[in-house]
Amino acid sequence: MPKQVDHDERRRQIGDAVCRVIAARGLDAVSLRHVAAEAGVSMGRVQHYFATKDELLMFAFELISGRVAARFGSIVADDPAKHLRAILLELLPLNAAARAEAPVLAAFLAQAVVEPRLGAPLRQGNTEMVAWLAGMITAVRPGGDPERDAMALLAFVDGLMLQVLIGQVSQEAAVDLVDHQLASVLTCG
Amino acid sequence: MPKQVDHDERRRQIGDAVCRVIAARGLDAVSLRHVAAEAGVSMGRVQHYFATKDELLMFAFELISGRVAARFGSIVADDPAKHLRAILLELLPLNAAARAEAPVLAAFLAQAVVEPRLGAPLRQGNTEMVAWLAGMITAVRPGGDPERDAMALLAFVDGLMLQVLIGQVSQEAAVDLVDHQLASVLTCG
DNA sequence: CGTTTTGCAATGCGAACGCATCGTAAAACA
DNA sequence: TGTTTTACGATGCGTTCGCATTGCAAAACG
Repeated sequence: MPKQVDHDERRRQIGDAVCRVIAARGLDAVSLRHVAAEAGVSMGRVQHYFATKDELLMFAFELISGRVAARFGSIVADDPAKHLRAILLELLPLNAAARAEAPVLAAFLAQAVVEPRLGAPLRQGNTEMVAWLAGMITAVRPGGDPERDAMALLAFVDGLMLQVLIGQVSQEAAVDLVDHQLASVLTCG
Repeated sequence: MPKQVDHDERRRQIGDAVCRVIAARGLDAVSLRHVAAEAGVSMGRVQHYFATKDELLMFAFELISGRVAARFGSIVADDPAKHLRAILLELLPLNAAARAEAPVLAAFLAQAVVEPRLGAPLRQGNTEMVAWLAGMITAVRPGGDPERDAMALLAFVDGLMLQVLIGQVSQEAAVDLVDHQLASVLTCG
């Protein structure tokens, strides 16, 4: 056998290349050859670690989903209101990590409209997110309809992410909008 | 010469087929052959009316953009508040026309993230929309920062459109969310 | 030390792609 | 009526695609 190799690490490297291709040129620019070139490896290697292109794309999807979840999990704040704000801001492309992930998320989100197989995991992630946000809203402002407010906030930041990505809204304006929206929800939602 | 033919009508028919393909299977499923098959015409015909695939896609983009704008323009209401609500609801896939157009809009929106040429017209449409909404917000509730509220509303309905499209939010829940968001903006925004 | 198994690189294949070219039926026009 | 021009249908070309196959160097294992 050849040198024992870290299988998961190799898959992650290739999955990273997929995400870079998606972020730069969109989902339909993903081909085995482009990904191999982006990763700086041979096409045979890509095929060795992923049986089909579909498996490759699904792995990339789970990869960035996991990363986004990890970024959320690593957010800490001393009070629930700041925590809530930090999470909402983390969904926007305001730092290097989020700016790299947001275009990929946007591409998969749009693909989910016509590919039901992406819908299920996306919906589950959103549902968890809503429950999570609703809990924090309740902590800040008990009563009302926290779940509805959470859904509204999620839709709002999702849309805002796209607006920022297409250059419609600047990063500073986005932060301002989030703060205002948050204040509106928490004070009179 | 053969029977004089309505050039624009033919282009519109083919553009319609493009939109149907996008709505059903996404932007990357658009090929000259698929579009020709969907339109029920020969591939030569498609090529006769569109020099390149790119021109075909751009035409389809302007076609649905124009239709969305036309739908907005045809909305009438007796008071500004209802008008505002009607416009926001018109952006969501709640009726047959909007349900057909929304997936296409979502696809182009995501493509705009990686294709700057789509960004410009999209941004202009959004900017007009924001000005329009801001005017109506002022009519309902003078003062405040109507432009900021308009941008927030637009981001909100854009995100909500996607959530409805991927089945995360039902149509009834979407209407409820819009009403609540609107009330929140107009009473304490 | 030889066998075996793993990790790949290279190559080939059929299908689908965008686009160019060519041929032609037919109607408007002289 | 003859000519010309328009609207195509048909076909072919070169490229790229996903995927299958083949071959082989190298290291773990007996």
